[in-house]
Amino acid sequence: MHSLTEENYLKAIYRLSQKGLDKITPTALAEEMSINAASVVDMIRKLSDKKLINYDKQKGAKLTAQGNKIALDIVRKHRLWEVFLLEKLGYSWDVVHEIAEQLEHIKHEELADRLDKFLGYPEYDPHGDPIPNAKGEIPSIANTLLSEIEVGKTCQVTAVKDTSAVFLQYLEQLSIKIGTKIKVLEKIPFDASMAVQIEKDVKTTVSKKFAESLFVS
Amino acid sequence: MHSLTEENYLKAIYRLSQKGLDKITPTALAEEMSINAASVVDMIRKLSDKKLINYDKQKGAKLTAQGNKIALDIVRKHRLWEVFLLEKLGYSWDVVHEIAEQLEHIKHEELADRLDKFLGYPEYDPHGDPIPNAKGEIPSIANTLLSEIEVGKTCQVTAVKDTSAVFLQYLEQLSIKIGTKIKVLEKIPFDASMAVQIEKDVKTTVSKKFAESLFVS
DNA sequence: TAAATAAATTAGATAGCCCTAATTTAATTC
DNA sequence: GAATTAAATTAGGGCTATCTAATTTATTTA
Ligand SMILES: [Mn+2]
Ligand SMILES: [Mn+2]
Ligand SMILES: [Mn+2]
Ligand SMILES: [Mn+2]
Repeated sequence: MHSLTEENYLKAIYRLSQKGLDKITPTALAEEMSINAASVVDMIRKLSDKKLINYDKQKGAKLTAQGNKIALDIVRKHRLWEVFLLEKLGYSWDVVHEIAEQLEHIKHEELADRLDKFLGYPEYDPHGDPIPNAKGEIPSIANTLLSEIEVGKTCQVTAVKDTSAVFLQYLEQLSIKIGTKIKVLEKIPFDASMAVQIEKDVKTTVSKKFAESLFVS
Repeated sequence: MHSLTEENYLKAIYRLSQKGLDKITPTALAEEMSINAASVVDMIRKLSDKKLINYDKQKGAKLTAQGNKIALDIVRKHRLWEVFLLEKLGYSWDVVHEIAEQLEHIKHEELADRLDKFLGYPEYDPHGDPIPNAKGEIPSIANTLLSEIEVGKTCQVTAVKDTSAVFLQYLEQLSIKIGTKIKVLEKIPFDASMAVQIEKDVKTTVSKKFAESLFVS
C-alpha cells in the first residue's frame, strides 16, 4: 500500500507532466511541493524502488503505468470531492481545493465510483479541470488562454489555470465563472493588458497576468 | 493543532468513559486501540502536556473540557459521515464505519455543520448511536438490552451495541434493522438464549451474546 | 577552458508514533 | 506478610518523512 505522502508526490509528478515539463527534476518537484530538494531525492528513490516511477538523471522522473494509475485515481477523487463540496455542501470554489486535498486520500475500493454516480457523473470540476472517469479516460482539456483571443472576438470561460484563492475570489468579484462570455475589446500594447466586456454589462481592464490565467474556447 | 493519532486517542478515551469505565488505565486504552501499553503511556504524557486529558495513577485518564470538545467533534463528524455514506452513497451499515474512521479526521471549520445541514440534521447514525449537534448536545442514548426484555413483551431495536461487520451482516440476514420490532417468545435457562419473533413473520432463536448486543426500547 | 554557479546527492539530525524487553510499582493470593 | 502475578513505566530502537549542511556533479559564463 502507498502512503498519503507517496500519493502526493505521484500527483505532483502527474501535475508537472501535464504542464508539459520535458524533464521532471528533483528541484522542480521540490518547488512544486514546497519541500526541500534533499527530501525529494529520498522519495524519488523510494518511489523508484516501488516501481511507481522511473528516474533517470538525464530524463528526470516519469510515472510508470502503475504510478500513473494511482496518480489518476487521486486526481479523480480530488475533483469529484470538489464537485461534492461545491454542489452539495455549498462551499465556494476558492475553498474546495484545500478540503479536497485531504479527502482525495480517503481509501475505499468503490468510493470514487459511488461518489461519481451520486454526483451524476460530472465531467469537469468547479475550476473547469477534467475529471477522469472510472476507466481513467479524461475529457479534452482547454488550452487556449484569454490572452490569445483576438480583439473583437467573444469567447467563453472553460477553466481557470491559476486556482489560487486570491484569483478565484477576484473572478467571483467580477462575476466570472465557468461558462461566462468575455469579449475582447482592446489590447494595450504597453503592458499587454486587455479591455474586456463580461457578458452584456460590465466593461473592465484586466492585466496580462490575469489574461494568462484563464482558459477559454 | 492536534494530529490524527491524538484525535484517535481522545476518541478512544471518550468511548471508554461512555462505556462507564470508572478508571481509564493505559492497559484499557491499549486493549481498546489494539496498541502496545508502552505506546499508550507515551501518548498519555503528550496529551497531558497539551492539557487535553488529566492523568492520575489513581483515577486514570480523564478528558479535560478542551479534550472532550475535540473528542465530541470527532464523534460528530464520524457519525455524520456514516449517515452520508449510507444514505447518499448507498453503502451498507457494515462498511460505513471503517470509511468514517478516515473521514472523521478531515479538518475544516464549517465542514461538520454543512454536512449536518445537507443530511437534514440527523439525530442518530446508521447503528442507532446519537449524533452530537453543533452545540455538542447529545440525544438520549438507548440502554436497555434485548436480553433484559421479559417473555411475552415486544420491543423495538434502537441501536446496536456491537458494531462489528460480522454482527451487522448477521442482522442484515435476519432482516433486523433500527426500528424492527422483536417479540420475546421464550428464554432458555440452559444457555440464556432466546426464542424471538422478528416483525410478524420470522421466528428464530438467538444466543445470549446476540441478545446482549442489541439495544431496544 | 577555467572559474563560477546551480543542481543533485549524501550525511547526519529531528519529530511523531510505534515496538520489544527490562524494570519498577501495585495488587493478589497463599 | 511474603511470594506471585499483573500493571505501569522506562530504556532503547525502528520507520517515515522531513530538515540543514556538506559534498559531488553539471551547467553556465567569462
Ligand atoms: Mn483542486
Ligand atoms: Mn493531497
Ligand atoms: Mn462508527
Ligand atoms: Mn479515526
